[in-house]
Amino acid sequence: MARRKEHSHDEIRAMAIQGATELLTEQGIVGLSLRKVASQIGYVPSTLINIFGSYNYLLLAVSESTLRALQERLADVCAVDSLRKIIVMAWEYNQFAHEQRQAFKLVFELQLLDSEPLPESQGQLIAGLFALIERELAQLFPDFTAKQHLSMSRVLWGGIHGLTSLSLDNKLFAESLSLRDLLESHVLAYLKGMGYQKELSCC
Amino acid sequence: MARRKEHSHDEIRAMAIQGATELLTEQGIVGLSLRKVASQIGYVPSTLINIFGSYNYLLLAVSESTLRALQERLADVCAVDSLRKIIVMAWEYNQFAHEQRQAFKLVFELQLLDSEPLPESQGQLIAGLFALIERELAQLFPDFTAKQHLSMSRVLWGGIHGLTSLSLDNKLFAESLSLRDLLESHVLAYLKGMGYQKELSCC
DNA sequence: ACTTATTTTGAACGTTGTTTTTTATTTTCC
DNA sequence: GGAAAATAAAAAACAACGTTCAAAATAAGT
Repeated sequence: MARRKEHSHDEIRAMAIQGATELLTEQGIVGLSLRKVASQIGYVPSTLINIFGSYNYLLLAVSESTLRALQERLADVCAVDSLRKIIVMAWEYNQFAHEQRQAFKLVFELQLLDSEPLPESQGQLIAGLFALIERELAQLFPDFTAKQHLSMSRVLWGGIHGLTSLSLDNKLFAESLSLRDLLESHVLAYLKGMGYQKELSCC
Repeated sequence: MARRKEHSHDEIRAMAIQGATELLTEQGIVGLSLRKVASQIGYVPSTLINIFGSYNYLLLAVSESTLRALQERLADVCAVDSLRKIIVMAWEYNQFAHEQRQAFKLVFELQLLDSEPLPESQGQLIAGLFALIERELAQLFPDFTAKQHLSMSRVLWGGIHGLTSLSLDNKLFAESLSLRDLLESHVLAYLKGMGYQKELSCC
C-alpha cells in the first residue's frame, strides 16, 4: 500500500517539522514521539525514518528551524546605539525563549549520540548569534582586538543565556526581581567594567 | 520469591543512587534506564518503583546527590579575599561540571511532569548555591541593600552557569579562548562595573 | 503452628524507536 | 502497450522502555 508523489520528500520534511513543533509546544518534549508526529501528518513512522534518518535527526531539524527563527528575530532588532541594541537583543532572546519555551529548550537539551558532533548548520547558526553581538562590540570598543571582541561576546552571551535558561526552569529563585533588570544589569555593568564610558548618554 | 531484610529501603536507595550515578557517568543519560539500574544492584524494576515512586524520582534523587556534592565543594573554597573567593568558586563550579559532566547535565535537564513543581530539597540546594555568593557580595558591597546583593548574585551565577553550560555542550565556539579567562573576565568586569574599586590589590 | 500482613518478584501491558518484510505504485525496457 | 525491474510507502515484527498488578515468599501476630 504505497501512496506516491502525493507529497515530495521536502514537503514531508516541512510537514513533519511543523507538526512536531505544534506537538512540542502543546505537550512538551516528553509528550512528543515519532509515532505521534507521523500520525499527525498522516504518515507512518518508518517513512519519517527514511526521510530524516532517525528520530533524533527529526528533532535536530526542529531545533534548527527554531534557531533560525531566533536568529531572524535578533537580526531585526534595531536601536539608537550599539549599547541599547545589545540590551534589546538580550531581552528579545529571553522573550523568544519564554514564548517558545519547549522549542527553545529542545535546542539546548537535544544530544545526539556518538554520531556527528554537530551537523555544521547548527554550529553556523549558533555562531551567527554570537556574530550579532561581536559586530556591536566592534562599534563600542574600536580599539580592542578581534580576540577581545570574541571573548566579550562569549561572556555577554553566556550570561544572557544562563539567566534565560535558569529562569525558564524556575531555578533563579528570585521572584521579586525583574528578569529584564537582571539582563540589563549584566550587560551594562559588564561593559562598564570593560571600560565603556558613555553611560546613559542621550535622553 | 521475596528476599526480605537483606537490605533496608534506605540501603537500596543508596545502592540505586550510586549504581545509577556509575551508569550515568559511563553511558550518559540516554544509556541509563530503570531496568539497568535495577539489574546493576541485583534488584528488579518494580522494587525501585516501590521505593522511589517512579523512575523520574530516582533520577531526582541522583540529581539531589550531585547537587549536594557540588554544594560541599563550593563551600570548601577559601581565598584571601571575597573577590578571589568568588572567582575560585566560579572556576570550581565549572570544573565540577566538566568532571561530572553527565551528572551535572542531569540536574538541569531533568524535568518532572505535572507533579510537584520542585520537591523542596532541590530548591533549598540551589538556593544554597546562591547564598554562598550573596555572603561574599555582602562583604564586598557593605553599603548595598539585600535586594541588590540578591540581584548581583543572580547575575553573577547566571553568567557562570551560562558559560559552563554552553561549554559543556561545545556551544561556545571559542576554542581559542580559555574558559577560565572568560569566567574571570565575567566576574571581575561585572563587579568593577557595579562599583568595586580595590581591583587587583595585593601581590 | 496457623493465620494475617507485608514486601519482593515475575509476568503482562502499552508505548517507544528502529529494522525488516510485504505490498502497491512507478519506471524501464523490449 | 504490456511485462519486468526498480522504487517507495506502509505493515508487521522486534527489542527495550516505564509502569501496573497479581502472585509468591517471607515476616509478624496470636
